[in-house]
Amino acid sequence: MPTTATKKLSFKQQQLQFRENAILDAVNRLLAKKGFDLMTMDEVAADVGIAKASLYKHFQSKEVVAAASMTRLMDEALTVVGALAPQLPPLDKIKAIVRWAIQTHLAGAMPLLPSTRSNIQQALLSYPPYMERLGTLTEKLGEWIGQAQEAGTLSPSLPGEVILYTIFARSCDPVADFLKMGGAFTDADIVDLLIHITFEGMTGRS
Amino acid sequence: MPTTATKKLSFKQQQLQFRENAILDAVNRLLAKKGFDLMTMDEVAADVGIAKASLYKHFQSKEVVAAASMTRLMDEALTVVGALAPQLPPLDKIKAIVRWAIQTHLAGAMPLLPSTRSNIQQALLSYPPYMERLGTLTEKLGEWIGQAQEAGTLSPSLPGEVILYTIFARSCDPVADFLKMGGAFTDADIVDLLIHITFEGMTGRS
DNA sequence: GTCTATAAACCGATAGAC
DNA sequence: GTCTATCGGTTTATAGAC
Repeated sequence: MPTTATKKLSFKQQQLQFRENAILDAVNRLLAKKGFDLMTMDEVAADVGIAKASLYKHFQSKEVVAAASMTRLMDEALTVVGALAPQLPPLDKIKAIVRWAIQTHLAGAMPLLPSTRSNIQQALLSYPPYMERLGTLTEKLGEWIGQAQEAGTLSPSLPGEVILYTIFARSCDPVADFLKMGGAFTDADIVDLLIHITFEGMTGRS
Repeated sequence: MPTTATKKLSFKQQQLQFRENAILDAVNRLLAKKGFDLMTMDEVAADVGIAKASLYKHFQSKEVVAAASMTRLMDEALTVVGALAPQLPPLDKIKAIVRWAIQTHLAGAMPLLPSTRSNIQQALLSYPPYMERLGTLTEKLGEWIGQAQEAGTLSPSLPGEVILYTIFARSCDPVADFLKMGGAFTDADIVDLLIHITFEGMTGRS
């Protein structure tokens, strides 16, 4: 019965995938809560409910498991990008992505992508799956930025890089954390406020 | 000769002050470069050129020496605030402070003040000298924000807290680091770009 | 693959001589 | 106050039994 054998193997692989997904869930949440340097593998193991040694059977190192978590997040971002209506104006596409990122951040599931001061950045550079997805996302965003600048909905006088970096940076803006800690606003309020500040600024021209 | 004795004591205290200032310089730079958690006391000692044990004769702990460094930075900020021409419009005063903060950041002397994910935040809360200066600065900024909103130069529809937090957050904006790493802009260019994005946003209305 | 137990390295803080 | 040397605790990663 090759069929049964194949099914059993497939089932085992499914279980493996499920377990690794649970690990990445924990890593993702801990990365968002404490950052890479303060996250310990003991915490991850305890959170998943397995022994630390078992963790290392699935992922080589702390760097690799963090990079894998970030890669999965990038895939989610690309899924959001792919789900956008093609006829939507480029500025609205960009706003939708930033909106998704801030919502993810507020939900406690956004690892600190742009942080020059973390040891994880170097590891990400040498993790091709992540870099590939980052490249795809950057390319797509750059395209929309150019289109929005041509249409005049984004300032043509601003260098594209500045806009691109700002989009990424707002995904981890500590302002969201401060406002959430204050407790005076709902998550939806905070998202709207940050979107407004990011694109319209703070001057009183509205 | 009480005068001579007093002078000698004063000289010794001056030397002490000088040494402690050198320590705070190193801490300040390392905090800006690596953040609190990645900074080690061995590095600080090596950077100052003294033994680690000597470091602990001047400051009780890693937390305290970091808090002292941040307090000194707050004093510098308050000096900048005090040096502003009183007749300057409130929005210009606010911009001047943000400008100073970004310049300090680019010079590698801005520790990561607003970071929910660092162990230093809790230590700062229980370090009265820092909290006092933070309160003074916050009060002054809040005053200017209210005035600017009344004058219509800052959007009256934005909650004051949002503007306040944004001002603090832009002092550590990773966008500045990214642009500096890119090498395509001078520090002065980066400051102007960030000031523009912070206050005018990215939409093409200028 | 999962576990317990442990190795190896690092870091904050201190002891004790000078 | 400054130094060398070291303690105590934590963390990453692995060994070896099952």
